[in-house]
Amino acid sequence: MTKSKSKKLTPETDEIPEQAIISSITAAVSEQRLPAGTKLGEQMLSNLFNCNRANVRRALSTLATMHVVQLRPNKGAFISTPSPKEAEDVFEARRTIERTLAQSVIQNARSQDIVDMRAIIAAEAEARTQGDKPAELRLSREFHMKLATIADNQVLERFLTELTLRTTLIIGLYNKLGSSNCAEDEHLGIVQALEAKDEKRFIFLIDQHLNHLESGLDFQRTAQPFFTLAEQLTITST
Amino acid sequence: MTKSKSKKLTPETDEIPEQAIISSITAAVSEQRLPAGTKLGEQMLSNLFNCNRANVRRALSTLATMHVVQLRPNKGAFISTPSPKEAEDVFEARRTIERTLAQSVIQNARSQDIVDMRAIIAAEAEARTQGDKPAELRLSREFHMKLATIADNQVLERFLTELTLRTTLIIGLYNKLGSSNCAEDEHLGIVQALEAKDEKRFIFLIDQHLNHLESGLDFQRTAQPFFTLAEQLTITST
DNA sequence: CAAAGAATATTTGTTAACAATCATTGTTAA
DNA sequence: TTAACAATGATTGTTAACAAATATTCTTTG
Repeated sequence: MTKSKSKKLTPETDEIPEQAIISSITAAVSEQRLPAGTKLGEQMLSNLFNCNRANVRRALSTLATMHVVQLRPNKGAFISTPSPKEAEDVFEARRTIERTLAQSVIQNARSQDIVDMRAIIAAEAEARTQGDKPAELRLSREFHMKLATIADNQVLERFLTELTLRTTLIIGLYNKLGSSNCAEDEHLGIVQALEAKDEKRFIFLIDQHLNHLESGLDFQRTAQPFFTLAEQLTITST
Repeated sequence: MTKSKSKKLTPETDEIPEQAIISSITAAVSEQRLPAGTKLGEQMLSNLFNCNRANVRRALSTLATMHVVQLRPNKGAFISTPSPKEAEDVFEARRTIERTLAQSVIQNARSQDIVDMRAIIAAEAEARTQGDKPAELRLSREFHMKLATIADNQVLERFLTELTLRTTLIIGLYNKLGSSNCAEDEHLGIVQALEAKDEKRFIFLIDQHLNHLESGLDFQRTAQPFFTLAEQLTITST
């Protein structure tokens, strides 16, 4: 109920169409409504956001440089399907960046920030009990992005924005069944360490949290590289 | 003489125009031929690379998401002019990323890599004695990018690509006169620590090197935020 | 009936023309 | 002479039409 922003895939009013497209797609990815590999047709998007194809193209280009979508020549734009190696690189980068963010957070965090973080954790718990997986994913990402906000480093914040989105795609592709359940407790412990100003423990728990996320992956399941929306509907068996 | 790639601002043959534009601009920025604030007109670029404006637009959009150029509505594209706060964030991000790269480099580096790094340092020294500032800047950046190559993390490599470019812009804006001279010796020491597999010293020297770079800045010189080429020639005094 | 190939339809990529905004120049008036 | 205002020129932003490539459907043939 604390949400004031409306997360919608099809907004009726268009502000700046390019940013609206980017926001909608990233929001959808962060909630796993758009799984890896789904095609993003230009006409479909320009209809959805009632704008011309040029804007759609620019938005997709921007998302491509963020490695959230992949552009294949003469084929179109697809939500990225990270490889195991990419997943490894993403997690290493996250550990690096969030460790450094943590150091700034210990210094900068105000009491209001801790209140905010607890609110996110509470919302996470609520979403979990209600079985609202999309909200759970979105809030988990919000928790980590909150660290970047507190740390007040715009560069690292932007990097983490990209990395958390790619992490959501990775989890969608490779996560073993039922291994994301430990997240909430870990977030709680992290905030407690922050509140106690226990820097060592704070950093350690964040690191451990990311390691748990990564160890919950199973790359044996050969992630189907690409599948069109049409293929999803037509193909019945392999 | 070991260079096989041709660095040119005006290529006579166009492969994929978009990538050619990006490469040329980034190369020019890395050599400080394009200072912060210079306008990048669309028509001028489409003439230079004899392609249509759509390609130019995409290239500029990509460079904008890298924060190497800044897009101002109805005004056009300009080489970014990083603020002091941005400079601070960039250096913190660099320290974070290069420290992590260093750990991988210690593990991965082959003897050929060390040969390559020494070659870069030698070329740096050569450029220095010849007073070739652009080459010196480019090679210094190459040295750091080589770390990312050895570390073999594509994500961090891409981040560092952006950060080193922005660093060059920052130095061009805020560097005190004659304070980049210590770079060569420091690069040499870094390689020596790597060769000795002295991880602690290796990381320490990289950190120190970045700190030296940052401490060579002077933000008092209120970097003129934007200046058109026309303004440079007409305005004589403040 | 299955598979290969041709025809059609859809989608991406490119180009050019038009509209809107901004910068510059020239003019007028105080 | 200077400042405000109007007119011109140039640049960015948008739109639509066309070309090229790909996906789909239909037909033909073994």
